[in-house]
Amino acid sequence: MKSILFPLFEAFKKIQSISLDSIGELERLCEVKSYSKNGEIQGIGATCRTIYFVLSGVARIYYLKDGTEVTEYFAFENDLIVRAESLFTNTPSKKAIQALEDSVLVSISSEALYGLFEKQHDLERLFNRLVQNSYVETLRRLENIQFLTAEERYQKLLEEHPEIVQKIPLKYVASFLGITQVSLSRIRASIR
Amino acid sequence: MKSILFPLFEAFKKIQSISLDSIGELERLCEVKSYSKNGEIQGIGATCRTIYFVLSGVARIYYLKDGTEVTEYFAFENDLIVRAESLFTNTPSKKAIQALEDSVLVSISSEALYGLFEKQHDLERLFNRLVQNSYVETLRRLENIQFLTAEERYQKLLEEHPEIVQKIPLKYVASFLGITQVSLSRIRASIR
DNA sequence: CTGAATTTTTAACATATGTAAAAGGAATTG
DNA sequence: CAATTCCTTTTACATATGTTAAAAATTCAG
Repeated sequence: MKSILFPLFEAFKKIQSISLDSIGELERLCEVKSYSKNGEIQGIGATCRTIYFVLSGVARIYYLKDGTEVTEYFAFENDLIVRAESLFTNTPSKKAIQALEDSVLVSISSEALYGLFEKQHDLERLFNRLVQNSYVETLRRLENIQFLTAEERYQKLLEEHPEIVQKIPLKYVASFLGITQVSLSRIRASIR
Repeated sequence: MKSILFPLFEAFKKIQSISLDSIGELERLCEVKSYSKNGEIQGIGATCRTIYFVLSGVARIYYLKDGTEVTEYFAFENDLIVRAESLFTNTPSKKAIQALEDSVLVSISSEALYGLFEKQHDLERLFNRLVQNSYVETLRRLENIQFLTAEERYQKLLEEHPEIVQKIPLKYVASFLGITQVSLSRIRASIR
């Protein structure tokens, strides 16, 4: 296998060993698509039945709160991006997925993937490990937002995910941190 | 099967169908224990290798932030309670589990459970569904805390989980909402 | 390259929430 | 039942963050 998917599958193997057979089956479900900067990958309203991975570029999940966008998640290379609240509850999603740069993503139908799980147990394990990792990350975010000040959260983001602060417009970073753009700007000024 | 575990297993069946065989195997791993009010179920520092379910009573997960307790989660009857950040990363937990009333919990060794997964695929599915549900719940909590005011969060908690406000000391509810006790008290006064 | 659009910063003011201390209530224990 | 401890509310004040508007800086499109 020497496709554009190779680095992604290598990343998978670090999480869960997968048989060659499984990789072949999985590859057949992968659809690779390009999105241009600010392009919509999935819109608000549909029930999520697709799992994405970012091959290159950056994507985000966001939703509207009182007419203004709130960013919930940023995905970089090899990251899983999925609207879990919709996929796991089979209800329409209030969230959208958008490319923040020209990006290439691979999409996998969740139904087809679940079908594969019947025979390829290692893929089911892989998927569940990915979900567990996302869950742990969300728990960490909750902790931070629950009891750190805005400035502490920004400092922590700088340390742990400098790529977010560097590559992503600050207006998106602000809502990701749970604060306004103005407040983030103030914090950045006070640190300098 | 006519044990104290019956209602819990019935709740499981609503999430994922399980064979009689699997139920039997699972039952053999279950250890039922009673805890008295405010008793410690698991302390801070150890790596989590145990999964709990509340059979009766209430339990919480909390951690220390600058010497004061922050409550992260409340578990009621049939709820899963587990320190996921530790279980899924194999690192020592900074969190503790405590009974808030006289409670009965069942504990299952995660290693033993994972062992069962090799033969009882339905149990693995069940466990992963439970993790997915916890993940979705955590996402919801993150959304709330990210962009609702303290008062809105309290109102929402009243609507969605009135049992928390009714049964649990407000000092614990406050940190669960990401605010101080004083602030919660103020909000309650302003609503009356 | 230039003008327009977008993003970021700054300013001034409003408000929600934090902090500390004390008082009032409720629950627990001997 | 009394006494102690714990929990909740109240008060007064401090501060972080929100809001609105405008200015400055940056990016984008023709």
